[in-house]
Amino acid sequence: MLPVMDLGERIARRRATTDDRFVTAWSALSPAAHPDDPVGRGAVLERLLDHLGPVFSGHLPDDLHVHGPPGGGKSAVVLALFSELSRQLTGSGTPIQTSTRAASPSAASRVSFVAVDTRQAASPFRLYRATLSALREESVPKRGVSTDVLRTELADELGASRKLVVALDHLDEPRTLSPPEARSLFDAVEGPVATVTIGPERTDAVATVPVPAYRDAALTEVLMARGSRGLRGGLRHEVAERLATWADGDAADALAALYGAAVLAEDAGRRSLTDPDLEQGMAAVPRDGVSVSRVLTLPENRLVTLDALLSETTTRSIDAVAEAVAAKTDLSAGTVTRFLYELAEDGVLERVESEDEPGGPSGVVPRFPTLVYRHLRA
DNA sequence: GATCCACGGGAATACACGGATG
DNA sequence: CATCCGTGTATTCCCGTGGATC
Repeated sequence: MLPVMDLGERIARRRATTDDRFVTAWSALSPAAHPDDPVGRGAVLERLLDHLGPVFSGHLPDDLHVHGPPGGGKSAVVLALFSELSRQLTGSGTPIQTSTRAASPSAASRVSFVAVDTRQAASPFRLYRATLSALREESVPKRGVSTDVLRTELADELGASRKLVVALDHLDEPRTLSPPEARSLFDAVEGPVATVTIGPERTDAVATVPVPAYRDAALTEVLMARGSRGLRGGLRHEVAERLATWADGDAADALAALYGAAVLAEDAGRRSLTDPDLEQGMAAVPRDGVSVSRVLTLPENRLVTLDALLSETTTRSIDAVAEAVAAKTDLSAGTVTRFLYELAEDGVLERVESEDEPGGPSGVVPRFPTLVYRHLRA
């Protein structure tokens, strides 16, 4: 699935250099993709570096918790930092060029940086496996080995000569671990491990770094940067401002609206974003909804269910969708019904009272950016 | 044989409604 | 009029099974 999308992207990019398409790089606009160098989060970066200071002399930092509202760039800044630290400290020993910090790569090269998306690793087994896979060249078994064995193998991998700082992203979502649960799983590993947990809520259990929502001006800059990489001719400043204001500091929402507007413009063969494009792009992003990236990590059968829901424009009752999906797949209507209730419970869908039949089965509507979802699923 | 977990069915529970009862 | 069933359906929850891997 992923390689195919990647291939499509490459082809699109190649065509864009010969054609003169409006959208030159969908990935630059995607709310589900994080750029290598996050814009406008310099202060947060400094605080993270302050806390992680000990790694520059080969020591482990204390556990850390990074928290803030959705779309504030928590994941983006931590992932970018980890990938750079990993490159510099565990790689070929390139000295660190930071004005305020002295580097000693030889000692620090013993610290490994690993980031795990806990959406894909929501059980202890998966969490240990994902971490171990990142540390080791050879593949780690998916089955046939117990969680305990994996934990001791992880401890064996570490030890006096190797320390680990692990970032745990997307905690405290429906069906992911909580920060305390995640920390205790790594406390149980007999080896030098420090965690950097990422979640929406603050805590006083460990040191914290807050990531506040973007201010309008900063978010405008983010959008301008993305627009200039993704759109022919870039983005007009007033458009970026408008999106930023509308999104109220949530970069995921703003990018989803921009992406949706670009889909409409591109489909209509336009070379720029019109007002209606923007209006509809924003309208397709429910406020306080769920991000596309979260939706896209759901199991395939749930995605098939959502596809069917989106193609049912006339009737959106739970029963109608269940019937439609059951007909197209080998799932039973009862099972699909259960999926729909689950998705509503997790905030991916919103249950609405059906007008014609009060007290009957609920209707259900998406609570995620539908234009972006469709485009990324297609 | 051991292990994890996705899957799916279906049991268990909550709820709404309508009618009966005090 | 208020309250209490009884019934059927909407909704939630649980657990056994089987596939895949080691």
